[in-house]
Amino acid sequence: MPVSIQDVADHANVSISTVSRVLNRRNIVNEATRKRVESAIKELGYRPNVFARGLMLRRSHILGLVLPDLHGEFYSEIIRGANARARELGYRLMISSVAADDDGSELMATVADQALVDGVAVMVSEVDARTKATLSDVKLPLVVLDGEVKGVRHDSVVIDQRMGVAALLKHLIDNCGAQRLVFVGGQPTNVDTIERLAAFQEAAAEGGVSIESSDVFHLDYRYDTAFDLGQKKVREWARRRVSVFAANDEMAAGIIDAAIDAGLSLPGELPVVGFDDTRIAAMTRPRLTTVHVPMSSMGASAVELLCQRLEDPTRPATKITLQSELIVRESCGVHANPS
Amino acid sequence: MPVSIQDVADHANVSISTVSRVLNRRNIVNEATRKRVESAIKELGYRPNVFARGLMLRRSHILGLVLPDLHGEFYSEIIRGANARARELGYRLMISSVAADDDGSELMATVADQALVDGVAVMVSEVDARTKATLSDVKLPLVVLDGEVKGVRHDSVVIDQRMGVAALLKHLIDNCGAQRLVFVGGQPTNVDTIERLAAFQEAAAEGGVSIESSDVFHLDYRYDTAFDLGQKKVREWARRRVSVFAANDEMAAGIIDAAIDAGLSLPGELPVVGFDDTRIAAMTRPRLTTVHVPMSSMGASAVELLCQRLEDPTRPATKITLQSELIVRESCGVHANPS
DNA sequence: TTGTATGCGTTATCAA
DNA sequence: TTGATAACGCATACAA
Repeated sequence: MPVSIQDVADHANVSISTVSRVLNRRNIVNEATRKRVESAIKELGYRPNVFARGLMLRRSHILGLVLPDLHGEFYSEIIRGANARARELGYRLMISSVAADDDGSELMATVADQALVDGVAVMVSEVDARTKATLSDVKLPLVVLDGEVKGVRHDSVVIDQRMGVAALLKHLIDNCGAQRLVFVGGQPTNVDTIERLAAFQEAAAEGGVSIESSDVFHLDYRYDTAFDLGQKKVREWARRRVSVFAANDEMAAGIIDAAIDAGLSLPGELPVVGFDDTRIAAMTRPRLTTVHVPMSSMGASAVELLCQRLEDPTRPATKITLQSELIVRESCGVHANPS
Repeated sequence: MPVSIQDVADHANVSISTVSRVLNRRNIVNEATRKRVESAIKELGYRPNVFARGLMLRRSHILGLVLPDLHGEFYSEIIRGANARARELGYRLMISSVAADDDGSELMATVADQALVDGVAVMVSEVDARTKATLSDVKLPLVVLDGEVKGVRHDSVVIDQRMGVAALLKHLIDNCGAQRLVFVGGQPTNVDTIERLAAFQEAAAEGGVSIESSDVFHLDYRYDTAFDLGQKKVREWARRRVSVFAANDEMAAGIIDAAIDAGLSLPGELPVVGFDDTRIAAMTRPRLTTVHVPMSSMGASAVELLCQRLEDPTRPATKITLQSELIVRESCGVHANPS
């Protein structure tokens, strides 16, 4: 049933080498025979066997993308961006997600099992010893998304969260007059949380605002838990005139809704800002002031790095830094664009 | 660099066939030699070459998943469900998304190119002649997600939207006293819109409510456009005491926000219900009454169908119907669960 | 129970 | 410009 290169050769009265040449290095074959071969190919509906070809070329033109079990939009946007760029570059994407609370073995299995991909992009949400061990075992071109694993050779694409956080806090402090700040993030081991919290504390200090450790909360990036926290805290926060920095939009939305349910007037009584600039940011009332993170670009850049490394395996490790950007809406209390 | 079956054989002082047997039909090989081979495998870190194996077995254990460029959560949930089930069954997933406004050629390219997958699941958002032509060209096991393409042999997984819509309208009419209804959907060619609109009209008729054609709106499933429409219409709708049925949660959220911005009191002055039960449904105020669609189950079921067909290529075309379920929250005006 | 030999569909090398 | 032939790494029929 499957038509092979031999069938095409027979049909065009040439040898398989000629067919192969038509397929790959079309220039060095006679015009007339090339046409004959081409029409034979079309007539028979021939498609080269991927396995045989992969066996020879040691290239599958497939890239692996391993993501943690992420909150919605982040996940799909990264895939979307990676997918689009991969196709442009002639590659395909194989995707696996691994549970966030993975003990490392799942990551291991996923990555190790990728015997057929030409390279793999991995997004890590927690960098522990096990992750590191797994990743250092990877023999293929490796791109780490949104993080770096010291001691492991890999390219990486990271977000410059510091800039975004700094711009956000500067706006909050300088333009909105924030005096006290609350941080609501993910678990302390989460790489994004670590970075955003560090940037947050640094920027707060720079703005002359000190953060009490009791004003740092570690949740799980979800609306519900943030809503629950909000129900307990918003009145106190409003009384103390704090501004809330949530490490993603969904938690910011949860806090906003809790505040509104509690009868607070927003943003006046409780400024709340988010992070990521997902679609949710435009759906809250007041709309979220947040930091835009170029999610689909992350996916696209990862694919690009992988492809570049495939073309030149010897080049030095490369890091692409993507900028994040302050988006001022209403939830911070001041619409005006910061200068 | 890459270690082959021959290396393992040498290392264990056996022939490659013995190694192969250990790998595949472990039972027919001597206990002692098996152990020797296994330790050689581990020691050398041997992994079978996927291409060579695929060349022999004509199986890649890779499944293709082709999705339209969907609104966020739907997309990621389907992938998540498919991915999880695929792994359980020993398969991997290759994902491509094709633009919703595709002229068919992109779909064609994606599917035709899938020479290396064992089967492919395709979600179609529009069924036109071109799509049909493309799909009927597919030689591999094919599962159509959320639709059926007549004249093409394929398995399918569909959502019983009729039941959900019927339950929703019954609740709206019987329990909430809806007298007039407005439908806000996607484009008239969209398969979901077609089905949801048909079910909507049918259920409305059954409940004794007639729908004027000027009360049927075709948007694009997005928050923004629904918000824009809402800005123009909510006052009129409130005046006429209509209830709004939006074909997804995001549009429902847009209309709700427009209504609230217009100073309406919800759900009292304008009941609005959604569809899908995405996370957004719990984030609106009032919270959305909606119909739950089992998104991740769709992905999982598609994978299952594909695997079953691979095991038994001759079995008759199978359709899995997933139930949708009414979720009553606040936006319809009546909290009570329908009996 | 194990080993030998063949073929899977390509690309690459070399000769014609 | 073309064709014969040897890999590529594996599974398997057949021989031992």
